[in-house]
Amino acid sequence: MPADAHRTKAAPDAGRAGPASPLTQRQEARRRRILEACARLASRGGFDAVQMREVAESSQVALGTLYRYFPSKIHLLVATMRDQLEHLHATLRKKPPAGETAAERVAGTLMRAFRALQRDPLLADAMVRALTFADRSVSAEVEQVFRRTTAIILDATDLADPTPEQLSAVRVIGHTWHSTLITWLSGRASIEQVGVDIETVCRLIDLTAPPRHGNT
Amino acid sequence: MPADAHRTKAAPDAGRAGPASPLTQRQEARRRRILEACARLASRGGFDAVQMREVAESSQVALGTLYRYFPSKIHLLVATMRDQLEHLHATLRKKPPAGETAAERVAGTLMRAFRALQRDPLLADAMVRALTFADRSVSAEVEQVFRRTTAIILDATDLADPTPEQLSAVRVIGHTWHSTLITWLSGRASIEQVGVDIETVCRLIDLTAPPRHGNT
DNA sequence: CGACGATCTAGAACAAGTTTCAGAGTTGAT
DNA sequence: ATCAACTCTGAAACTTGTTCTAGATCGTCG
Repeated sequence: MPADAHRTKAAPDAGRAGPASPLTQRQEARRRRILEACARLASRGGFDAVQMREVAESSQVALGTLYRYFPSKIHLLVATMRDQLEHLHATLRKKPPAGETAAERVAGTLMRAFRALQRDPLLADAMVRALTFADRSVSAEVEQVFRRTTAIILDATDLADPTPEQLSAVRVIGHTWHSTLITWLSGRASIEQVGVDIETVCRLIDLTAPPRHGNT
Repeated sequence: MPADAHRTKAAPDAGRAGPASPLTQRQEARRRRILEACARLASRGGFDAVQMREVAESSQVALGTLYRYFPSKIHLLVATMRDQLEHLHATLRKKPPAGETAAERVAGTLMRAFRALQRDPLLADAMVRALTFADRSVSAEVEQVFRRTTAIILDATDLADPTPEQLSAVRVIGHTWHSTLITWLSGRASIEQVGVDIETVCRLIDLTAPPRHGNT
């Protein structure tokens, strides 16, 4: 066989918005069908119910094609999470949270997000499990999810130009959010406890950003 | 077949210290061999290298027996984590951290634990991935790991009688520790950033427990 | 010692994620 | 319209976690 016979072109998945590969309409449609099938299956049985053969059949795509778009089940679920988070972010933007302090606004936002996920616990479970199970080969995609989470929190703080300290606090809040979510999903904590912990961690943001008068 | 023909007796794994099943010496030895084999394999290739057939062979136990002791790979890795955490806790107890404030002591302890895990990143990766991937069927074992983590942090605070608020702060710190650990292990954050975030979250403990004079 | 029930072994079998491949279908450039 | 390159399909194969089975061993009680 010729040495460079199968120099693979950029995979269709490469960061959706990137200028990498334009993706024809049919490809875009396939991608969307796959993501929808994934979310649908996860909504029922959770992580285990997202079986690649099922996803392929359900989205009318061959198994090999599915793997071309998403190189693993984890990639697929993380991409689904990104997708859902984008919806969520858009929704949240429309009705920004009220609250005196940044802490209140952030806690309010996160609890709202939390309730949104509660409506579909199995889907949430599948996505979050995939997210934390992901290894280095998925870090680019995971990174995008975290960036989006951070953006949501940052939006809620309503801070124009966050300091490194504040960014650290935002990261910690994000960590806590994901962690409490997992804990709740595995039935090891009640919603009340999650609420308390979220409020606790959100105080951090006020620690470095006093309500509205002066700063360090 | 007789209705109660195979009423399984308590599995050998049931909470080690429990009075459930005494476990003969040979059984205790098997259990230990398995945990050691698991840690050894994880130390090399990480999560993927812990293959149940390999663990069985390496610990000179039949595959079926391995599954009798640990009903899944996840159970096995979580049990390994519990084991390692117990070692760590014992070590930490011997040299309690110095520091003016509780925050300093907790941050110091966690960073020490962090460095301990750094020495064996692949093992840490395998254990932590298993921990967060665990579903409800493992929650009892996962709970034990979290309790141990909480105990380590609580020890460092040196608080005699923590308030609910302080307990919440401790939980949040634990969440952050696990989360930053994962983030570091997947190469999405530097050690420096982890250090900063740990210090950030540890301030929470001082928020509810002022240095050493009076309280709310 | 001998019997009985539980445990352990060896190995086959099954399930789901992943890979591979030959051939059919699309696309884009000429 | 046609050719070459790329993509998609369908199906089989491979890997590794998990389950199952038949028989050997172990430990205890008589």
